[in-house]
Amino acid sequence: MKAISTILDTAVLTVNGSLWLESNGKRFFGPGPVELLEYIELTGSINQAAKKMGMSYKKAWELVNNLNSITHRPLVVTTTGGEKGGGSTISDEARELIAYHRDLRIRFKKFLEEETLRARK
Amino acid sequence: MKAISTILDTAVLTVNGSLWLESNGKRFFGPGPVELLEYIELTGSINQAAKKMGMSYKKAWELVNNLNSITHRPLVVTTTGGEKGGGSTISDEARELIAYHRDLRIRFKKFLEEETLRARK
DNA sequence: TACCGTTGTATTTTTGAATACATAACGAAA
DNA sequence: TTTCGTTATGTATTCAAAAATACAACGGTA
Repeated sequence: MKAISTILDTAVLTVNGSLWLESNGKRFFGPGPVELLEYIELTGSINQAAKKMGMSYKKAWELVNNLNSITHRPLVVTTTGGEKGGGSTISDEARELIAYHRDLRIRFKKFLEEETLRARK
Repeated sequence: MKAISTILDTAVLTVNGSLWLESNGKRFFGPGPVELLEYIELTGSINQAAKKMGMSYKKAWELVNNLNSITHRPLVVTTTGGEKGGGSTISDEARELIAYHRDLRIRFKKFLEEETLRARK
């Protein structure tokens, strides 16, 4: 394979991409939701997690709701009212998904790095 | 790794993704442009290629212009006026990029299939 | 009962992107 | 010089996604 980088006007050529899980052909679990879950675990609140991500509460809530509607058991458990007004925690299944996604990302990163090398060679 | 598919409410779990080339961190060569180049080669015209793809001429032209602005030598060579009003052909470099992208897609497809198997296991 | 921060939901506003439309320029041929 | 289909470009319109705003409900605590 001839070097692709000779065709381009730059030395910085990169192969990049994105990855997600599909359930019945519908995208449902990419980098965004994962990060949101991690922040919910960290802060104990959808509201605060959304703020940390610079995302509106509405959008965060819709993400959570969508996730919960697809899995057998909820990934995010919410309580409303009470001492601190309520809050949210994530389930063991959510933690499994996060761990799986982290490993998946690592393998994907390796794939991309190999392809970038190949393209520059 | 525990089977992720046990968490979901469906038997059809798929790992999917998309891939592109970046030049100086800016995406510039994904599936869309490749298909457009192929149609331009086939029809000899940006206009007809756009029609085949159900894309407006304007958008197709902008894609072509963007591609040409990044590579050393044009990927698409256009002539205006003349007997048939003009037309476009693609360069050898474009053909190389198309071939490279085809092989890259094959390797990516294999990666996705392996990851899908792993997730379902 | 009044207060608090959060969840849950509806409505409106804004923004950006896609699309459609319109038109000039081109150059060979008749 | 008129005609032709294409390239090249600007502008207007439409549409959808995102963001902003507003507010009810909840349930502990003081």
